[in-house]
Amino acid sequence: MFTQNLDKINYPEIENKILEFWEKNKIFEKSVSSKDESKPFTFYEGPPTANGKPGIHHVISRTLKDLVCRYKTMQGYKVNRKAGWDTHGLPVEIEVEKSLGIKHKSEIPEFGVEKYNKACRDSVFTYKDLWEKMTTRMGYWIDLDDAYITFTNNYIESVWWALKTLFDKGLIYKDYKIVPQDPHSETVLSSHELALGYRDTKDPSVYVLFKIKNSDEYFLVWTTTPWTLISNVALAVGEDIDYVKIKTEDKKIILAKERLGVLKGEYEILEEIKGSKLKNTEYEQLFDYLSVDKKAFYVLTGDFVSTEDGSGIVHIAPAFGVDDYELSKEFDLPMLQPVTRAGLFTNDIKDFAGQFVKDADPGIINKLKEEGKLYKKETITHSYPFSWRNDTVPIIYYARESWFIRTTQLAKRMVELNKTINWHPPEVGEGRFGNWLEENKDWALSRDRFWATPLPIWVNENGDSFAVGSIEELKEGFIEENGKRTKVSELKDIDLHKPFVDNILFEKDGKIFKRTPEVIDVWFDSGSMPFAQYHYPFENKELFEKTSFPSDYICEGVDQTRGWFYTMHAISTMLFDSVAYKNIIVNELILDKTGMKMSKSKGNTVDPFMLFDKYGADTTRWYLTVTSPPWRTTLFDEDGLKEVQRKFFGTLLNIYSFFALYANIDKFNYSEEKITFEKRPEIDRWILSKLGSIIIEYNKNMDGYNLTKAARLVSDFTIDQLSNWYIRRCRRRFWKSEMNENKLSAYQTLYECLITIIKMAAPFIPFITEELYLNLNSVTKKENFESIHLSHIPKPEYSNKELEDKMEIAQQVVYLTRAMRAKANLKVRQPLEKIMVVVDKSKQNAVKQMQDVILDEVNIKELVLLDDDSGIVNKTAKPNFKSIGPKFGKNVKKVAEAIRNFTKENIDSLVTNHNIDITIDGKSLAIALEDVEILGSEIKGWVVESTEGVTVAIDSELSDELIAEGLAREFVNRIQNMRKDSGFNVTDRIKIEYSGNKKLNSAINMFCDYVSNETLADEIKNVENFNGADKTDWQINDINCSIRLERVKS
RNA sequence: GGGCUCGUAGCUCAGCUUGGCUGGAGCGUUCGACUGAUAAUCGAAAGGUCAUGUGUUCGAAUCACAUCGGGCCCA
Repeated sequence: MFTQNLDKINYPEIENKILEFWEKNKIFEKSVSSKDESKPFTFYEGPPTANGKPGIHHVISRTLKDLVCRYKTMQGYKVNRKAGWDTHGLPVEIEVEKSLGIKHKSEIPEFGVEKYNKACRDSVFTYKDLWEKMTTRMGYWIDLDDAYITFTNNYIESVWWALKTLFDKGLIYKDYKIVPQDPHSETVLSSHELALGYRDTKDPSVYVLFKIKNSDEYFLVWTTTPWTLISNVALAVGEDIDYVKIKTEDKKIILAKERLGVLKGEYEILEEIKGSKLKNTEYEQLFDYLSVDKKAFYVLTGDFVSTEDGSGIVHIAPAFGVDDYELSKEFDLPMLQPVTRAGLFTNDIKDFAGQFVKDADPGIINKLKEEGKLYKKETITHSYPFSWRNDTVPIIYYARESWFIRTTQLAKRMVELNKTINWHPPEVGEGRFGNWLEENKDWALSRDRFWATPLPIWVNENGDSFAVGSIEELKEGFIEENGKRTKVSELKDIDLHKPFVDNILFEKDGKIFKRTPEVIDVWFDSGSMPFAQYHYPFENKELFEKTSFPSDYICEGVDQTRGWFYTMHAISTMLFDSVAYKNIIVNELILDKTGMKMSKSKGNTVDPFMLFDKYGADTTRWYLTVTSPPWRTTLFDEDGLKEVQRKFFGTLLNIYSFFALYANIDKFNYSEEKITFEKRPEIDRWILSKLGSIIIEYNKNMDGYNLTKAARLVSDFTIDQLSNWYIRRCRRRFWKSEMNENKLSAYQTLYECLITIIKMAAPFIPFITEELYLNLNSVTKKENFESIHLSHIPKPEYSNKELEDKMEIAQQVVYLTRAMRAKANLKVRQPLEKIMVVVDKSKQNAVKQMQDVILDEVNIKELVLLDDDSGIVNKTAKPNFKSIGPKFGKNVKKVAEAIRNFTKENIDSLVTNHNIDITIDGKSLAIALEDVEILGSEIKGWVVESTEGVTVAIDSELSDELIAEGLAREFVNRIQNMRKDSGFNVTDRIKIEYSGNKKLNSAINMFCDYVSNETLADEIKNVENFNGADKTDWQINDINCSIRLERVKS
């Protein structure tokens, strides 16, 4: 027996049952182990940080990851899926600092780095349980037991190997860099953290006069950071920018011509000067707190100078600006850095010593004013970064020494390789990612923090250095305690973290090497996962080289573009000269219903667990993939979940229930031979052919990662074709008559459709499809698979395009007829005599052959196919713009008008002669047959309805017999309602007693056989009264009637 | 400030690659119908300056440019 009443399903309940089933029978494990090694599909899991809670945006990327892997599995690929956890880095440290009450970085060494890092390690998996719960509950199949974890020695060792390889290739170097840093914690901020802190703020906007040496002229210079003026060493102008020398009441000033608007008061232009001419002009140092040891205080040119704001002359302070620093390297400028890491002026700056630089701004401005160097002072509101941990602390750009990877050296190759990656959508790969690669900057690798992979570089006092690439090499080092050396190889516990590795020394050629204290950017960890997850090259050499690199598929949010997508690409290019991934889906954000970003502070986040409990994981998964392509932002709306659930899931389950109901009655279990397709009725062949076409389209879309289209395809087919056409058309076959080949064919066909649909849907909605599959297959035992996810996506078995086209035409005719009925107020239960159809020649055969389907569907006796040559069809001509456009150019409108006005004679002549001449503006133009579309769109004397070359008219004349038949149908309808209401079984036979007027009585008599057949009535009796027995009163059209049913004991 | 992207019915989205006549679906609304799948289903109607402007073209939702607005990324 097929399980029934599934339509009253409780989705979450079923899902939990299926989860148990998978768990108990190790279905996931089998879905991998049962597949052949020689057909791998490689997938990489981007590691999440487990010390943040999972949210709805994680559900979407995990759905996309899962469904592609499931699809490939169902195509016979072996899809290894190793989970992973990102466990290092600042986010972890910050959480720990909070819980330990640490306010400043400087407190950490006092607290003890070892203790601190232990706390980090312990906190990493704060939400691991929640993550695993979500992963499992949503049906994301990934191997959580064998996850890679970035803080393990194995993982770090692989990362060290990579770093050493790069170091030995000369790709790692140490240099100064201007970095944004939080002066409070003295921490360098990652770009991500920096982005968090931007907000509008008011800053001074000052115009300062720099006096040219041995002259009475001044440069006008603009800045919003007056405190950096103390460290000024040069000025920059644009090579091709036009400058002017102007005269105000008391001074001669030089500034960009386009920036004259910033001047106050009257002025007179004395001279125009190209930027290049100003080059090398020397000026007097603005403040004399500091002295320089190199050539300084002169004008340079820089391509970053613009005339969009300020004066077109930029002041250069190499320690505090990226452009400034670059320029200082180019021109060998001195660097003045009278500021501590905490952002305080050093003692050299006697007026402001110990003052926070931003707080010193007013004092500096005042001093400028006193010395007559201030031209004007305004306040500007602009966007400036603040510490995201404390939004009153402004970020200071500051020169610090860091380690870099020379990615610029490989930039070209990265761009080349990127072109071979299949990006979905392509614009992220070309645009956002491509541009990023084009503008590649060397990767700032080091961080002055604690909980991360230590940079494995050892340096001696001369600055010589080498990299350590394995634990084996590390064992050559030693630690020194109380003057006693112990080789690392003799130590029991090796931990590749601070502070352990910091204590390890090496001696080479009599020189002692000490580890450089920095750790590395966590992004290098995650970017190393292709090899580090397998502890390559120390283990799994073959696995990695043969089957696990590069990956066929990855999928993450768009925020990973410059994160994981980049680091993985860069590392793979540098180490292996290869891409790391061949196909990638980039999913966009999920916004709330109103298009706002979801955030805790706004309280508009959606808890995935709530959705799973309320609607089920399938519904959530389906909703997220079907509503919009994943690379479009999705506006999340809970009502949308209800809709897809009702629409697609409801229909699917209804189809199943319908099937189960009758299959059980007929004891259908598909044990008999499969009926060959040629022997099946036309409608069966039609739906099977349609199904085959859908499979082909589905595969095409899935293989091209157009997942949304594939899902919509399955859904549309299920609802429109299978449910609303095939089943509705075939309902009778399932309950009428005893078992015969026709009925069997219906069962087989429906079964085949059902099983195929759920297989196509299985990657998307793994639970409900599993439930249906198990229910179906446990009865028929057609397949030996324990689970739908171990089965295969079927191949198309039958194709008949002609039949598909014919049915489409029939459907068109039916839809038109129904529309006409609605207009004429003639319900479908009222039979009609005649329908007239006009179609063009190519479709006539189709209509003829589909006549029975059409007539049955619209409840009409006769279909008359009108030839459009017949006298009563009017022909109209429509211009074919595609053809006449290029041909007639400007005259097209007039030509079109002429064509529309063609008479029947014109058209006939055109058809016979294949062309016709018309006259436009006195000129004769030849119209060819292909310029015109000829339609039969009117039937003389009838109201018609038409679309795309199909025109339909109905004969609304009602004879007495038609009315009687209509009444009989109405009567049957009431009986069926009563059967249902009384809870009779669909197979129960009944006795009918009714009362009504003469008209009804005679109608029922006339259609007695029909009525008893339809309602399974053994007896139909007209009675005067019911003698108090239960009866139901009805109104049929205008006739009052009462009916009583009685079940006949068999 | 720069890059990418989106803007089509009250709502969620197709259509845009490859320009062609009257721009489509679903939901919602209103009206009607169906009924041996029934808390399901079907049909019709109303509802659109295709964000705005300019251009290219015989012809633009579609191509180009600009503007406005939303989003993301970066500064």
